[in-house]
Amino acid sequence: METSDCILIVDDDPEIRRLLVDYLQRNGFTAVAARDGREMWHALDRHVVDLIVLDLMLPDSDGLTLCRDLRARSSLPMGQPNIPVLMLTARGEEADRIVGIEMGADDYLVKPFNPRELLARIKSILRRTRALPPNLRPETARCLCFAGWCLDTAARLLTAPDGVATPLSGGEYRLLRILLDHPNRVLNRDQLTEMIHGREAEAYDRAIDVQISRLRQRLRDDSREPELIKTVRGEGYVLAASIETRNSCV
Amino acid sequence: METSDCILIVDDDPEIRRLLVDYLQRNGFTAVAARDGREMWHALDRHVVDLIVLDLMLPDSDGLTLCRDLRARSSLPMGQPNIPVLMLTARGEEADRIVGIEMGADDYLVKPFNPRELLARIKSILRRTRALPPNLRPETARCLCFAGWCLDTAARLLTAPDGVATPLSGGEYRLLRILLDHPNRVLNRDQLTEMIHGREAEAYDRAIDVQISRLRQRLRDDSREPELIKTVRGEGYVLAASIETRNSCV
DNA sequence: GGCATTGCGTTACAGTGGGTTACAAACGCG
DNA sequence: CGCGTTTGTAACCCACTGTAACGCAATGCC
Repeated sequence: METSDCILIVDDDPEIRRLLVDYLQRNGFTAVAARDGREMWHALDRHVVDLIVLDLMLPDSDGLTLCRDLRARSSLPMGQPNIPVLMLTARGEEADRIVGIEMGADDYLVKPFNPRELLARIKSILRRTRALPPNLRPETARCLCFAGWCLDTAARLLTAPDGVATPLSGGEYRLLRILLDHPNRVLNRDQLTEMIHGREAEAYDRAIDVQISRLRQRLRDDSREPELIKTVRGEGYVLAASIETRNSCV
Repeated sequence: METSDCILIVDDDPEIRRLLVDYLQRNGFTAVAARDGREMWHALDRHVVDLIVLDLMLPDSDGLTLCRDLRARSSLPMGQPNIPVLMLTARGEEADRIVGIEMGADDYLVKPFNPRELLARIKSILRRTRALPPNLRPETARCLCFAGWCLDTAARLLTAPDGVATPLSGGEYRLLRILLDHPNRVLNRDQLTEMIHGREAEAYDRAIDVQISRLRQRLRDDSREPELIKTVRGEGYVLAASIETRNSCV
């Protein structure tokens, strides 16, 4: 079962909030609304948001500042995910559009707008964002699903495509977690030991290789599909899969 | 050594081409220009393009079609991912904008525009694309078929005309992939080593010859047809075949 | 044609890197 | 303390790839 993308609407106009939430829900999205910056942060704490539609003019602070703060936080390692932002505004001057995009918004739409265009732009942004690392917040117990497998981050259980769940050791869990947080990116041994143990890798340090081997055994399906964890000779390892986050395992 | 992003401008107006190439180069980009669709494909054959600025109205075919074709066959050098497209047009009607974005364009700008806004949008798109997995697109499992053979680019399996599939080593795969991406074109050793290893070929460097030999053994059919990979004495190698892309092997 | 030169195909070989296993040390827990 | 679990080290083996060497084919020169 596919969970729908969650869009957070941040606008002080109740009419627009209602309209957009309604329209997005009718088009298969999950929609959440917030009135101002404070409510936005609150909503981000409680929902796994895939995209933010952000009004430029807000009661407590303006959208540009919020957008910049979002970007600033997402640069932290274990912080919020890099949530795409679609800026929404009544002002149509060119200067604003440029500032908006330079400030980190991913797109810009001027009121009044056609909801269909908003939808098209949201889809366009999500299409690109889909494969981004999920970088989840540690306090939210969620499941990371990939290629039929599912990692329960709270219970540290790995569920196979056939539904059998096995517990992971601490090292296995940390390694898999790192790989899932950087899907489709080649991570070398130094990076991996650094991220897992917080120490430098020594010369001829092959601890990671062994951990990878053990993790691969856990991820071994009976079908002879290619390994999920691929080796890039002389470089490191990649987890080749698209990740999907859910609130519960299948 | 940081190489700058390469932007390909596709527009039939020489004035705009000159202006944009100039402006982008002054802002740290590499810029290439093409007059129409034919030149665009040609340019894509020779440059590693990071983003395309595409005019909607072109002499030989319209931008929407090109955009769709780009999405359909992203069989560009070494599995280049979907190249982001910024659509450019004189028409400003809303319907066009929606169609453009739904057709796969990543953004849309209406002439006349401020070059600074174009720059901001280009940077915005690239920022987003940068975060995407650069090496692999896990979701697109495609097959390159030629002369009865079929290369599964996801599994790196080479299927013979009789249906027998064999795995390729990394080097063999990369080499074959390069040849398939430039069919019927003579590639010399320097180009091949550059494309495969990203390094300069040394004097008396015959690594490529050996790789070609190994690849030929894999491509050896029992029938005594002429080699698929032909040698051009003093020049290099060509793969003489017409390529067909499919979503699954035969 | 005869011969030298050059370019290429092929094979053998060795260096390197990675997968895997065994074992021992470290850890955790009652 | 005793036991099971986890994890790092070492060892062995195999896959991959570049180098070198040999031989053949094509080319050029006389």
